[in-house]
Amino acid sequence: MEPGRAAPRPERADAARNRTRILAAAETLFRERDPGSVTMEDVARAAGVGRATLYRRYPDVRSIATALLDRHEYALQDRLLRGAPPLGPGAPPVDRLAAFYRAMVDLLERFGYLLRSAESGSARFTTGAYGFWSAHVRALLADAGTPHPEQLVDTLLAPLAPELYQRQRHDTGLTPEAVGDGLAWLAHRILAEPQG
Amino acid sequence: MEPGRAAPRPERADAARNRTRILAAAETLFRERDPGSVTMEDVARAAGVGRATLYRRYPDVRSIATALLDRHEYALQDRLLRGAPPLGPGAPPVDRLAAFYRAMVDLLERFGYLLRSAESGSARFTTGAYGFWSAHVRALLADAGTPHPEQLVDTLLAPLAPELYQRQRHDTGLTPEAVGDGLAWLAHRILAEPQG
DNA sequence: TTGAAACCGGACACCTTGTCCGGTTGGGAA
DNA sequence: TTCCCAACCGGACAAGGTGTCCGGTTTCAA
Repeated sequence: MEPGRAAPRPERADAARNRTRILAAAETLFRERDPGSVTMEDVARAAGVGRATLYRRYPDVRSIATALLDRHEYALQDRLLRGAPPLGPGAPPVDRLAAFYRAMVDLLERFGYLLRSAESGSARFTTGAYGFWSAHVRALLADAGTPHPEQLVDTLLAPLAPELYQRQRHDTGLTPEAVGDGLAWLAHRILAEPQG
Repeated sequence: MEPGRAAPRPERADAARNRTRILAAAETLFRERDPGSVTMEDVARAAGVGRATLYRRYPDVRSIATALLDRHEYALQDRLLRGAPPLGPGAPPVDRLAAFYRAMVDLLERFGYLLRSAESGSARFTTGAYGFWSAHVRALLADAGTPHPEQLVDTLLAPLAPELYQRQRHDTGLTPEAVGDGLAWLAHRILAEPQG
């Protein structure tokens, strides 16, 4: 027994049922509408629960989208840490960076409607996921011997902003493959020998 | 005389006075507070005018910040078109891109509080200024013989997002010079020979 | 079966937005 | 200089979202 820490009581059945309802309703709303226009009241009404019930669990709309997004981001993080090369360890930094870019494009393509709600604007930097991506890219830069990695990390992650991807896909008319090709080309220009 | 087009009547004195008051009050508010938290009501109260008077001229807070920003952006655009190299025409694309990056960092440093209000999130892409910057970079890429310039334009402008610069300066702790150095290094890696 | 803790949701007060309308002011025409 | 209409001004209004409070209800373990 640990005296100082009480064992967390399992979630009550009604609470679990409401959590499921809320997440399912929110997922639908994010997918079918402009993610930025979804309000807490919308989610509560669609889920069939009161506003206070919603606020009990999630302080704002962003946190709901983050909850829906978490497992997808964790899956990619696991592949970066323990997966097969070139995404995982073992390949040259330049190839790992290109693979990372393509994997992020895939994430943006599949879950853009969640990312645009969870990580738009400055909020993007405050999520745990951003910290992971930046640590990963920083390690690749350092591994390749790039001077001043910390000057470049945020710059290299900037093109993965959800709003930007949305623009490239819809306004500029690029395909996911074209966006990935552009980023992979960038990775090669930056990390391929000779370094300067 | 042009029959079809009436001469625009000069602005009335009271309207001009209110316009000046509004812009001055808004400038102060943007500078001293979080630019994202400034509301139309705040500006109206600070300027000493009614809300409807404010809405008559500016449909939202963004447009006020844009009005305050315009002449600064025009000045830089003029230097890009007609100024001395390497910012203006005449220098190799790689040097022009590096100079453009440093000039934008200077703009972000001096008027970040306006840019964060006028061009945050997806709104950034809808301004006329973004169209100018992207046309400029696209021309530099094409001039340097880079393959598929349209795949790279938005990517290369992404690091100039106001939110990102704010993060680099305050969270990461970089100096304006360090940010500019990073971007200039990037420009050289991308446009310096040999192209691939 | 029972009781307390956890949960639920309607209601409330506050804030912001965007528009409407009657009163006021400015400046050219007579 | 006086007149008069157009342009301008700003208080008021309705709608909608946010975050919180509190009394009633449900769950689950003893």
